[in-house]
Amino acid sequence: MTPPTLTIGEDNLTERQRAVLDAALGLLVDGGDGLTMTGVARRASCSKETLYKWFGDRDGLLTATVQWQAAKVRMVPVDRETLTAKSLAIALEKFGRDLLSVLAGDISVALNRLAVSHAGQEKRNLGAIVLENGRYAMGRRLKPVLQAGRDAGLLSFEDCETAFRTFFGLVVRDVQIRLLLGDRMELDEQTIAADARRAREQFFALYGA
Amino acid sequence: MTPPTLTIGEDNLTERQRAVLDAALGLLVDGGDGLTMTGVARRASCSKETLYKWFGDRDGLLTATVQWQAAKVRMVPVDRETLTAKSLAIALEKFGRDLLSVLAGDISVALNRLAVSHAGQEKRNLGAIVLENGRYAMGRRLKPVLQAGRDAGLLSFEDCETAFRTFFGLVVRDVQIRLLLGDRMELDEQTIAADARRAREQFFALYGA
DNA sequence: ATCCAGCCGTACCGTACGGTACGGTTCGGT
DNA sequence: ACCGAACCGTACCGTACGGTACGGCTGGAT
Repeated sequence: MTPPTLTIGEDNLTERQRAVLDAALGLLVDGGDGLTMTGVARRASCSKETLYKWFGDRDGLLTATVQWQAAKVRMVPVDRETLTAKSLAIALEKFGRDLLSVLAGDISVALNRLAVSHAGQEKRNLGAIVLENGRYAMGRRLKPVLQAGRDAGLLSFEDCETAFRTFFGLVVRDVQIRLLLGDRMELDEQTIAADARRAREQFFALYGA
Repeated sequence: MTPPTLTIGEDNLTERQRAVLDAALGLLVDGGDGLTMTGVARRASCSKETLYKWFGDRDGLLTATVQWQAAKVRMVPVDRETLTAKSLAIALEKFGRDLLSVLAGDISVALNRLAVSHAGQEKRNLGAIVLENGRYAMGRRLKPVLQAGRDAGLLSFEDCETAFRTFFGLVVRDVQIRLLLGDRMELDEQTIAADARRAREQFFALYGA
């Protein structure tokens, strides 16, 4: 009877509900279509009535699914202890690798496709959620590192936001849009590591003090 | 009776057909939904039967619409005559401005959203078309300039593709994905010009000879 | 033992939309 | 003047899917 909770996290979800959301994620990954209420109910072996009771409507289910996935990929924050040129470089490069790995993953691609689709149809909440837990979460995670790097005299920039966006651009480049559009890119671990390394080198060339 | 032509361009389309495709584009821009066969027929004041006769099915109409828009935005190629450091910089900066302007436009956003949506559902042709006329067309357009810059001793890079992708990243950064996800960014001419200028400066810092 | 809440499975409804059929109209060719 | 092709408008059909209703099962509380 009660509408679904406003924010979905790891808590306020029962084990069964998480299983349902995982089913929705699975359904989403292999072919964005097929993600129907009936499909989710069948895949999760639950009834549609339960889905509506738990999540309100289809949008609620989708929202919960996105938030559930976001809750799962909480990245460990980069620690800014013992900051040297080398440790900063390592942190940046690892951040780049993590970012590319996540972005190139099936779930991220499928989720972003879903959110992009819905962003074009009034109900923009999915897009906002993905933005908040994707792009903006990345910024909040890396900016302290950049600040620390500047405080330690290792980096030089005026606007932290601009510096982050540049790093983002150097790392991601055309990868995400190409993947979203269905381009078959080979992005094995080797390539990702090389890309992150190049991005790190270029970023230091631009912002190194 | 005949299936729709394989490739749609400025020719092999009657004036009426272009008007119909423009109606579809307009419908697409203001709210991705509403782009139904009935909606297009109503907006274009034509019959659904005509739509099906001309374009085969809904996918054919969408494909034709995308190709029609692509045919309209043929960018003028950058001329590589009298290449100096200054003219190269101007060319790069103008390219960046054009790229950002197009990407931030309503039509581009709507079109990319449509293509991204369809890329997640087998029928990947729309994504491929947008990729071909978007990202890849940009590469084909800028690469000769980069090559000329290298030949003139103004730029230094090994892989032209990598250099282009870096420039792309420096220009676009997180703009496209944020727009696709519904982020309300203020991208006036001032901002675009500043972004292109910064990208050009950074690119020269990285690849200038 | 009884009861009740929660849930599964299935059937069902309404609507939206892709696709088809058809009558009526316009218009160029002969 | 006549004919046929192309096209408009509208009605229609089938299906897919969001959402609801309901009967039956299970498991824990009393």
